[in-house]
Amino acid sequence: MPGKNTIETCENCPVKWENFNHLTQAEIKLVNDNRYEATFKKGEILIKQDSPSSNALFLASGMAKSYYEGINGNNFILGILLPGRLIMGPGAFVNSRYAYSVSALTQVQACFINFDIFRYLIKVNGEFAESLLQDISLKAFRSHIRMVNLAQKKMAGRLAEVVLNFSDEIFKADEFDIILSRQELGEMTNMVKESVVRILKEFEDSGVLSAKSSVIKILDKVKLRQISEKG
Amino acid sequence: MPGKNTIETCENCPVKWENFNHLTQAEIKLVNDNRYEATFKKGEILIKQDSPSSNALFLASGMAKSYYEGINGNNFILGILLPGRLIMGPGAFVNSRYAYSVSALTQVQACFINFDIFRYLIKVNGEFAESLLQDISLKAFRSHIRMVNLAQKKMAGRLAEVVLNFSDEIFKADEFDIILSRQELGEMTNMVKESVVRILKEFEDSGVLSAKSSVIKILDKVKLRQISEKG
DNA sequence: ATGCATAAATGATATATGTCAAATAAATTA
DNA sequence: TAATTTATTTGACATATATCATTTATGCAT
Repeated sequence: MPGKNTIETCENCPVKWENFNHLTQAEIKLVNDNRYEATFKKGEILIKQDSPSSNALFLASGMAKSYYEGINGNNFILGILLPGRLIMGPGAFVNSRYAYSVSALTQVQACFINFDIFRYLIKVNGEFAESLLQDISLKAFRSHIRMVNLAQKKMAGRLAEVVLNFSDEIFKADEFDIILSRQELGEMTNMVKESVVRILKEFEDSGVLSAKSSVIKILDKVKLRQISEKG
Repeated sequence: MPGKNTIETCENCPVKWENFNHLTQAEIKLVNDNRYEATFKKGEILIKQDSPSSNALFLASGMAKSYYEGINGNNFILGILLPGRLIMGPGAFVNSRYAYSVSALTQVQACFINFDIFRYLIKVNGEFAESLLQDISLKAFRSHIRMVNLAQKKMAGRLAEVVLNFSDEIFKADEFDIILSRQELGEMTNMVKESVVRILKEFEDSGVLSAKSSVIKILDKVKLRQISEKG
């Protein structure tokens, strides 16, 4: 199944990062000339935490998760990664180590682009620099909200929040295959898998959603939102 | 006590933000011409979450805390703010709202500088843009570590971590006045004030530190570090 | 299809942490 | 200084959540 390159050129890539629109023809050619595609099977690691970081990453197709490998092997899933979005941790500008790992949730086609290209573009193209700052700020903003939610909500609220996020941001649908295992849902919401199961069952019993194995169908979004917001 | 301006010019400000070193004379003059000083008493609010954001902030003297006002009035302290460091939330590049509040922990002298100046400097000065990206990345990196710590450590580990942080990063000493109340220490470590008291007592009983009201003296840093790392 | 590995579900129990009420201590104001 | 407020400490108890053991279901390879 791993295949040949799927993308001819960055310029008219169907999942082009929108910030590349700030680049000149020559600049985007530079990006294109310095990118490397690779294919990964489900479960394979694209980026390993703590290893020397030298590349930013884009998904051409498929889905991945970013996660932090924490205290005694306990993972903490930071987010779900989709095509069209820049994947570049703070390591690029901090300590040249990847701050988190990334692994494929499905078969994935990925483009790697060296940081040096980014650093060069930041210096020569103010519009691009600003758009990158916007991108990074948005990520910081979200992670900040997430931290508070994790800290202040109880289990049901946290899980409701994640389910809503899948519905609103990732699949844009009320019924979807949530790809993550119960274990992984726990790693996103900071609870053990048994608790995920129990709360999902509570949601089913109260008619908020149905969850047949990995297929989630939201039945009462208003209520789900209430649960998420009340904590 | 509120007084006159303490700072004549940014250029030789004793607590100048190091990234301003990337600016030209003309650019730093621009910053200087567009800054506004103000004095705040202990407890006063410098920045209010959700209000329209238009300024970055530096402390000329004193200490402040940044905090998120969360679910039913529950505060979550994000960090301790010191002179010489840029205080600019993601709101600047996201939604033009302050993402968090800032209030004075001591008497504080502050400089406000409009975002527009920053945005202009990013566009015209690539070195400055890159240094700002570094600054923001470092903050993201820290907040990211903090999130995982909060999620994966038990109370003792979380409190140990905060005490170490005060010792290593803020006061650079083993004995210091931790300025925060037990309530606030709880807001930093995500526990109730009663738990802070109990764990501090545990630390005292086991000879790790002494805590006479707000004066903390670390007696066994190795052990404290172990507690922090083991979780 | 059959068996094997992995994931999900369930129940009983243990533990961490929060809640509430009251007592003491410290800080502030009169 | 006394009076009053505010912060800290303590103990008894309630609750949320984790842990562990076991069963059931699901997916995958032969």
